[in-house]
Amino acid sequence: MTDTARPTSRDVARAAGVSQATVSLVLGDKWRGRVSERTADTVRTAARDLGYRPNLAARNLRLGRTRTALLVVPTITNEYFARVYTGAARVADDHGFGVVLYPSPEGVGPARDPFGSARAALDGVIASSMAADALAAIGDGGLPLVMLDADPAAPGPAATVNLAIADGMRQITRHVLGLGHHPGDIAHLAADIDTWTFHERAQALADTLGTTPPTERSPLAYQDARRATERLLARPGPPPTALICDDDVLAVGACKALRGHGLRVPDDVSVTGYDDSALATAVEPELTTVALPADAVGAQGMTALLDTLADHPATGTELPVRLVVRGSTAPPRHP
Amino acid sequence: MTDTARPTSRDVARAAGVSQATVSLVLGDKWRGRVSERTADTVRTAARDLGYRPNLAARNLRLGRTRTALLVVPTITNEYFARVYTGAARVADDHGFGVVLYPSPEGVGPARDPFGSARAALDGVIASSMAADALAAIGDGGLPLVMLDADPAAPGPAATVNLAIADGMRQITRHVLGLGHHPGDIAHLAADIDTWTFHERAQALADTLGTTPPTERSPLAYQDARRATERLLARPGPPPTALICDDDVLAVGACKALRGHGLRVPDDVSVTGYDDSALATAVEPELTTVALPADAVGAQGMTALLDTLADHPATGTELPVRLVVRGSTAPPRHP
DNA sequence: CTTCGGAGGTTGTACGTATAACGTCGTGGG
DNA sequence: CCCACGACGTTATACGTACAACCTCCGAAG
Repeated sequence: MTDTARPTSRDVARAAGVSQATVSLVLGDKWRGRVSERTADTVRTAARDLGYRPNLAARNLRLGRTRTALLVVPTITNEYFARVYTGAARVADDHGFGVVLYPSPEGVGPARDPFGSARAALDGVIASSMAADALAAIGDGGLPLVMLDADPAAPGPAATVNLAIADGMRQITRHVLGLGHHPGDIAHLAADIDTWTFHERAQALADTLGTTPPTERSPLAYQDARRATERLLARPGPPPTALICDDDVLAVGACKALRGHGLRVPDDVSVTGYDDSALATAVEPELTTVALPADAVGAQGMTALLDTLADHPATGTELPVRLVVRGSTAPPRHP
Repeated sequence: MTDTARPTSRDVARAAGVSQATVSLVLGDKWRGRVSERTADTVRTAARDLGYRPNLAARNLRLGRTRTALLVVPTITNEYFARVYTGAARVADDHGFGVVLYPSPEGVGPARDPFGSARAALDGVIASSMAADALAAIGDGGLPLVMLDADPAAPGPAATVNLAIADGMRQITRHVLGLGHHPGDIAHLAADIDTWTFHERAQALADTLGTTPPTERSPLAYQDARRATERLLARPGPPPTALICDDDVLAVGACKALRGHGLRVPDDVSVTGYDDSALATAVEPELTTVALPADAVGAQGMTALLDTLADHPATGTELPVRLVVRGSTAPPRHP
């Protein structure tokens, strides 16, 4: 079980009857023309027999880099960030890098220092959806940094990868308008998260409508979204004919509330989501929403980090989003 | 930006006019009675001014442990595993540990060596839902190991944390029978994943019913589940009055297929899921399902690993699951 | 006046690895 | 016959840290 100790390269050397340096050369694939084929083979079998694994800590110390990046996300229990991770990990793996995940405990704005808490030694950091000032409070640790979905209004020295969030909101709003809904009959179910990406949504919506719609705010959970929708319906005057939501989760909660009031989706009220998460196609009717290329965000972020590490100047990128029309939107009944 | 180099503890020592050892003592909180309050303060401000951060690689090498655990999961784009991670990370954090995630690329059964690919230096490994032989193929790297949801039939030396999967299936089956459904009218929509946990489900279902139900297999995706359900409905004879599914995703797909055939849930057909994922409460009607304490699995796994590292003998644990009755099940129409 | 002890440090070393710099053969050309 | 040179390795060292062991005062006890 718990063997006395893990074998080191020196143990392998002893077993193979060579010096530690030779072991390092052979196992590091740098032995061509410096070690005979026969000796190399002896070393390799000795290593295998002993079950040798290089000590990563020692290697990292010697090399001065770890081929490891830290990905800071608000939470991993969320499809979007899970997919960002997947994209980043894929690119990293192709370049012999690893990705360590650090979900900042308090959602946006970390309670403690990820650079220390993620115990792994790091080469660079990718921070997703973090307020720039929160990151500043942490201190950058002197590490190369890439920011994902960062507030462009508070620019730092870091390379950035952003989504065309506002454009997505414009697309979906124009879609609803194109169906014949009147700007005055459209309401907004907003996330009550105080992040620029949600401010952008509201801004783009108002701009495209030409007016500021009736708005309720809700945390990202069904029950909350339900209550918020009910508050919206309790307002005086006729109910809206279309409800634009900041997130798929909100849209799902809204649909439940609407049905509870005898309103059918999309016959009486059209509903839209945002994110195109797995939920969007699970519910009935399936949600009209905006698809975000989450893994592309992660992949692009990792690429930018690798470029930075290779001393290529990494620049800012904006990735497009895509409107996905499904069954939750339809023309209004009385045009 | 990219400063010439990160400051080391020796740089701090120079700046504070003390030796490197003193810096290490002060910053390591081991200076009581060995360094004067005044000197300690000098060191701390010097460290802060220089923006000193200890080199984790060096520290890990020196200490011979990294306070880092590896969590191997089939995929992170899955609520269950994300929650396992969350639970493990919470416990780890309480003990000054970090958790590195390694999604084995090919789902179950890794294409390559996680011990190498996860670049971080490790103290131990927690492997979730991995076939024992797959892990054996990897080699255990001599690291302490805890297995989550591992096949109990192929026991290894590792500590285990398991869910009472079979019991959950028995509970949900008894619930359906209790509603008045006849054993002959119950069908099974199974996951076509060849893992013991799904074998257990089938076994427990058959045992509780007293007969082997009509079964279709499907990958864990809506569309596939739809098609599988249609195959089930296409069979000769009357349709089942209840459909027991191996997973919430399958249940959601099944509901869609049933509605497509003009069958109402739960009026015509009762449907059950498994996992109690976010989906379960998103769809209409909400799913009767089995709730799995995913974060408890992760937390217990990490606890077991910490115990193992502390040389306490870690043993096997089984965590209970809980039936959650919601709207997708009802008595049959013609009892 | 010695001696002892504790406060307040310092010196030295090891962790395991990668690699630069340095041997040591045998062989073939001059 | 000697020397240079390639083939094959080895020796030595540094990475940055933590801590054991050691040193040096200075005041008080004997």
